Amino acid sequence: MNLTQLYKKLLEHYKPQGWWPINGAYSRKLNLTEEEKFEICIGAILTQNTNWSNVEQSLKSLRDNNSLSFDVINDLKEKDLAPLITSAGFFNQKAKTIKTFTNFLRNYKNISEMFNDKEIRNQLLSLKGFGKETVDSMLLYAGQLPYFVIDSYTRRVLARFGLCDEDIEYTDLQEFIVKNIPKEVYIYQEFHALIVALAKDVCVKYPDCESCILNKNCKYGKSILKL
DNA sequence: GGCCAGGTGTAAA
DNA sequence: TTTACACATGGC
Repeated sequence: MNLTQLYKKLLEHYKPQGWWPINGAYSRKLNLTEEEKFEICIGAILTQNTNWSNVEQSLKSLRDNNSLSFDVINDLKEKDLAPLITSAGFFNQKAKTIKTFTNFLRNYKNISEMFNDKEIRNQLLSLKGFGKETVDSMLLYAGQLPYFVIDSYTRRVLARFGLCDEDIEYTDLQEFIVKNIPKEVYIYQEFHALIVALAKDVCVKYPDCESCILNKNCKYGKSILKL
């Protein structure tokens, strides 16, 4: 069982996931508009340590208040932005991070130009509130650039399949994955989403799985994929 | 009521 | 370098 085999099994079983959700719908788009890229970036910040349904509520709140755009958020005060995103949790912190993002965006003509910056990953990582997962999510799903996203699910799932240690460093796991699957944006996007799909599926189907998604003794994931 | 969710920054050992 | 903790809402 190597990474490519796991990817193919997941794709066969769960079908393409079409991340990132745009306007609440899961659909893969090849040509994203500036507005859609912006929404994905905001979603990447909002989803920090929070489940997606809470993020969707905040995105809806922003949309309902006609505030899901660079121009509006750029003019909003942090204290006026926070109430619009409460349901995502950590709203004060995230309001600050979102304002940091729009301030940073002023350095560019638009988001597409920002993603053309060869140093964009390091630039974003230098901003407060922007860790590796948030930045790579923006680069992969909004920028459509080949940066593999590592999250807690990725570590846990790959560890259960014996492909890495549970406590592996972000950079080390990213390097391992990138070395072992084709360097294609589509595959990076799908593989990451499929890993999350497996974790959630197992958790829902087998709630007796010690309440921990793919806990150490979980054999359900492997049985679902007939491995 | 308790646990967890597609993390990050900071401080102290 | 590792560990602990603050940040906070919503679903089950």
